[in-house]
Order: sequence, then C-alpha cells, then structure tokens
Amino acid sequence: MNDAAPISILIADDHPLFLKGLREIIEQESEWRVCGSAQDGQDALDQIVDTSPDIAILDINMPRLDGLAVARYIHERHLSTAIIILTMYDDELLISRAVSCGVKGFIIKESAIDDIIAGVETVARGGYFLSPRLSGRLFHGSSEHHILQNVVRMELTKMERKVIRLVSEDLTTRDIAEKLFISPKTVENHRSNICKKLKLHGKNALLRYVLEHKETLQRILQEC
Amino acid sequence: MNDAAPISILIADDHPLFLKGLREIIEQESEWRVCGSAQDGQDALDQIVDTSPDIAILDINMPRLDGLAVARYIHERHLSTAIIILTMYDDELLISRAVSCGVKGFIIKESAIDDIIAGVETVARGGYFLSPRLSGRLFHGSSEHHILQNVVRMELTKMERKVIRLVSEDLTTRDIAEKLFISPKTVENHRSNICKKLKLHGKNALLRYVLEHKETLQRILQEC
DNA sequence: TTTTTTCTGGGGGTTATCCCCTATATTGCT
DNA sequence: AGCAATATAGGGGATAACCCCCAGAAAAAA
Repeated sequence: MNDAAPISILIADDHPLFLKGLREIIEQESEWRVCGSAQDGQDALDQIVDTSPDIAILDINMPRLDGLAVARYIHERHLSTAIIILTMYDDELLISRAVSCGVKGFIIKESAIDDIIAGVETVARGGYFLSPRLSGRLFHGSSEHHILQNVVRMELTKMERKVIRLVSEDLTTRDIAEKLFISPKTVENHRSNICKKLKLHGKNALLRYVLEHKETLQRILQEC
Repeated sequence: MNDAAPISILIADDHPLFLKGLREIIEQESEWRVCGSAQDGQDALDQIVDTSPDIAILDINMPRLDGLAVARYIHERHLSTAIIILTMYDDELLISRAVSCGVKGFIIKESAIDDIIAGVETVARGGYFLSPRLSGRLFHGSSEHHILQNVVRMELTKMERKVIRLVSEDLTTRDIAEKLFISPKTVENHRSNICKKLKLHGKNALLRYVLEHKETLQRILQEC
C-alpha cells in the first residue's frame, strides 16, 4: 500500500446519508481517493466505464440499475474495476449470485467502520472479502435460500417456473391456464409436479410455500 | 435559531456508516452540536437521561432497545428531549405507533440530506416533521396497515382474532378446532365472519390475505 | 437415431375452503 | 328485564387445490 498513486474508489448508494458516511470513511485514509459518487446504478456504471476506478463500492438496492447488474456488466466485459457490494441484509442467495457476478467483496452495512475499511483494503490488495457476520453462515449447509436456488432454478423446468411464478402472483389454476394458453388440466399437472419436486404435501401447500417465499421467489424468477 | 447556545443532539444508529453520515451532516450546521452517539437503544436512553439533549435522533431498529421503546420511555416521563425517529421503510403502522409514543419527527433514511436537515430544524423549532414520501401516503385514506389495525383490532372479536392468528400459523380449520376445543364448524363460521369483515372473497382468500400480512398480523395479535 | 425429458391433455377422486342458511346459549349493556 | 352482540353448532352446496393414474406430441439429449 505504499504506491505513489492513491487508490481511486467510486461509491454509489441511493441513501445520501450512507454516501456521506462512506465518503468520510474513505477520505480518512490517505492512500484512498473518492473519484466519484452516484445515487443510482446507471450513473455508477457510466462513471466506472469513463474513469475506470480501482474499486467501486455499490449498494445492492439502487434505482435504474441495481448493484449486481452493474457488477455483471463489469465482469462480462473484463473491466479492471473491482466491485464491492454493500447490503443491508445477510442474504446468502445474494452472496452466491454476487460471486457469480464477479464481485470481490461483500460488506454488510451494519459492519463496524474498521471492518469496512479492512474489506476495502483486502479487495484493494486483490483479495476477496466477506463481512464476518456473513461468512459465518455461508458454510452452514442448506439455508432456505440455497434450497430455493437449487430447487427452483435447477430442478424445475421452464414451464414449471412460469407456473410457480404465476401462482405467487395470486393467480388461480384457471387464470394461469388462460394466461399461458394451455389447458387448466396441464397447469394442474405442472402444479402437481412442482409439489412433488418441492416435497410439498397437503391442501394449499404450494400456495403457502409460495406466499411464504414470495419476495425471494420473484427475485429468482425474474427471467420468466 | 440565533441562540447563543447550540442545539444539542444525540444520535443513535446501529449502523456505523449511518452514524458517521449523520454526524457529518449535523456538524456542518454551526448551531447544532452532536452531544453523544450510541449504537443501541439502551445506551442512547442512558445518555438521554444523563445529558438531556434537545433532540435525539434514533434509528428504529437497534439492539437491546428499539427506537420506539426509547421514545415511549422519554414520553412517559415527560423528559424534555424531542425524539426524531429514523427508519428505512415507510411503514404507516410504525408512524402511527411512533406518534403515540410522542415522537416529533419521522424521517425516512433515503431522504435527501436537505430534507433531513429540514426535519431536524423543524423539530428544533418545536414543530413536527414527516418525510415528504411518508406524509403523502399518510393522509391517503385507508392504507394497508390502517386496515389491519382498525379491522383486526377493532372489528374482529376475541375469538375471531384467535382464529385468524392460528390461520396465519398455517393451521387448518380442523387443527384450529382441536386447539380451541370447539367444533370445526364453529371455526368455519368464524372464518366466514372474518372474511366478511375483511371483505375477502374467493377460494383461499383468507389464507392469501393472512400470509401476505403475516408479520404485521402477528405483531398486532401478540396478545391473543 | 434412439432415448429421455418435458409439455401437453385427460379421468376420477379426496379434501379444505368459502358461502349461504338456521338456531341456541351466553355474555354484556342499557 | 330486555336487547344486541358474540360464541357455539350444524345443513348443504360450490369450487379450487391436491393427488393418483394414463398417454400422445414435442423437444432436448444421448
């Protein structure tokens, strides 16, 4: 960390308060420099492409383009900027998705300031960083979200994913049939197969399951 | 705001980053002074009792004691400190609860910095402040949470509340009947009456409704 | 090309929920 | 004491979801 040139860092968060706090923290370090800030993902991406900072610290929830979408873009085009993702929640599904988007660091916002600094430092040195609170649970076997990811993404077929998504949107079998231009009976078959694959038994089991994991499901099933 | 003595402000948030940002914003104003900061509610409360600041800005979600509990304590003992609550979400139920805890300001964290300053200023002058995004919807008639609060608490009878709570815990009519030592038919009647009062129609409407508002419901129905 | 999987339909059945009734006992309020 | 609301219980019916079976067509994989 004894380079002459300071490490350039772009920060992006739609919460002004957070942006302010983050900037203060970074500017306390003499070898770091905030080369830009953004309040939405698109602006952040444009600035990254323009100025190619060493590191970009992105909030995961931002207007126009979320942090992961920015990360995916950077990763696919092999740009040099290392991405650190900020999040409010320790959501394992997000972490695994982030890793596949080439994210180098994953920091939970409630971290102590020293932990945040340590994370940025690690990534600046070319390493990977996960907030302590996150990494603990990461290797803790099958979390709810892992089940969801594996089961919904891997085991379910395209049509089954479409159906389960529409179920989660409060549509009945008949509605789904109309929407997909297939017979209600076919939809029932799909429902039945979904229940088998997800090991759901009993009346309204699928409905309960789907409403219980509504947000997570709809996040996973965006592509359908 | 031309007093000689600066306005003393205590800030509390379990997110160090936020705390940092908040402190920076406040210290930019010459007539304001951060007289203390805390990362949990108990610490905040102790400091408020000790130093009686003019204003305390409290995050709603904090370890040990949440922001509303602190506000309630301050309010019940008629301490002079004015409370401003910070929150991530525009949850109307929280606002109404906060108002009954004597809270003077309610600021959503994603507000622009100027809005935050305006809010603190308003409360410092003895006024009440609600973030623009919040107040807009507050007077917008029947919000989801108002429906819940009014309908569930006021319109539903004791038994109906017990039943809807057990429905939200994934119990079937038969299970509920066994648990309450009444006939399944009675439970069905209660369900039916609940549906009428909540204006729910169609198959599984109650189940959908209840799962949709699970957390809110169980928060409201703690006493059952 | 052969094989497997998926998608598409259907028959027929059980059950839970919702919905419309009626009716009695109890509780609480005026 | 009388009235209203509530809790209890049931009859009977409609429908949606689940559950088992089967089978042909289409698509994907081997």
